[in-house]
Amino acid sequence: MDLRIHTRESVAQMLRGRGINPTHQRIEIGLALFENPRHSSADEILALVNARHTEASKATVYNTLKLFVEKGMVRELIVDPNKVFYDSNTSVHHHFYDVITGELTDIPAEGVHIDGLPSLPPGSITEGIDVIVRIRQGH
Amino acid sequence: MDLRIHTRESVAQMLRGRGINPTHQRIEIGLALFENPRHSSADEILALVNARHTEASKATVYNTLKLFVEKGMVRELIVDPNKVFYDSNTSVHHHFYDVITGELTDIPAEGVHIDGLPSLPPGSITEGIDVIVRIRQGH
DNA sequence: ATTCGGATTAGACAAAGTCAAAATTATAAA
DNA sequence: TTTATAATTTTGACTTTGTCTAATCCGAAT
Ligand SMILES: [Mn+2]
Ligand SMILES: [Mn+2]
Ligand SMILES: [Zn+2]
Ligand SMILES: [Zn+2]
Repeated sequence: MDLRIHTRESVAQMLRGRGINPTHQRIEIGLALFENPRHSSADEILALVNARHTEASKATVYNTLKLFVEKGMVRELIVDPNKVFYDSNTSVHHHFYDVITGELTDIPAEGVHIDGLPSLPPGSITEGIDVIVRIRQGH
Repeated sequence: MDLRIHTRESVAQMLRGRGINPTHQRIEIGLALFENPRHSSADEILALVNARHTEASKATVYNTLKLFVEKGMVRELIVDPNKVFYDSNTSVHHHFYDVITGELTDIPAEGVHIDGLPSLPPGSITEGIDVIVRIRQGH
């Protein structure tokens, strides 16, 4: 079901579909996020986007990532104290997090059940549930 | 079971029990963490410790919190992109996180069951499992 | 008193991210 | 086409959180 998004035109359509004006910079940033999906930091995206020619400034990368998060195109992962990771996989899923290397690995949500959570504080609604399995190598 | 730690002497004993030399600064920082437990940032601890008289420098607060984490006296919570929170409750438990206010609320681990997690990547061991229920106020 | 290791400190520094104002680009009117 | 207007991007200064190093301080133990 997960059609590849790896051309500038498919990214542009995705943007239009979310009501985002598909500018050159936004398309390049979207492409960096979706052409080979992974968990990348803003700085990595910045470097990736500007690898060949300079395409977008730091401010634009940060602004655009924030916009993409707002519009539900990517998901923020708060797991490393030093930087935010952006997950181009927006389907519900969880993560292994190697606390030494910083590597993130997806855990599909299918099959994962969480039981016995208490009811929410009154008046509040759930934004989402993050499960992070912190792992490390060795004994 | 949860004996209050709220005197300088009880903090000193806790430090000795963990093989930490109980210096004046460490005792003050420990007291700030344990006398009324909550989820506080390094900056809040720094302010709290130096509220009456100046007791410890920024470097010492950061060094000491890191030491306390190493020795298992407090737990780091990575949940806010801007700062680390230190949890003086080291028993296994989870958290509600209000994404608007930044407020953290404990979820006792009793009764919470997590099912169907895949097996770990080969060669790795679990450091811990964090469940963060992101909430917000209103519809 | 001197020594020595551990602990603390000041302050410079680094990394991640934000912000405001200027400059650029796109869109629409005239 | 010119002109006006709105949207977007850029620059570079700035903030926040945290780290690092070298100097100092402290507390035993000689
Ligand atoms: Mn940081
Ligand atoms: Mn930050
Ligand atoms: Zn993921
Ligand atoms: Zn807690």
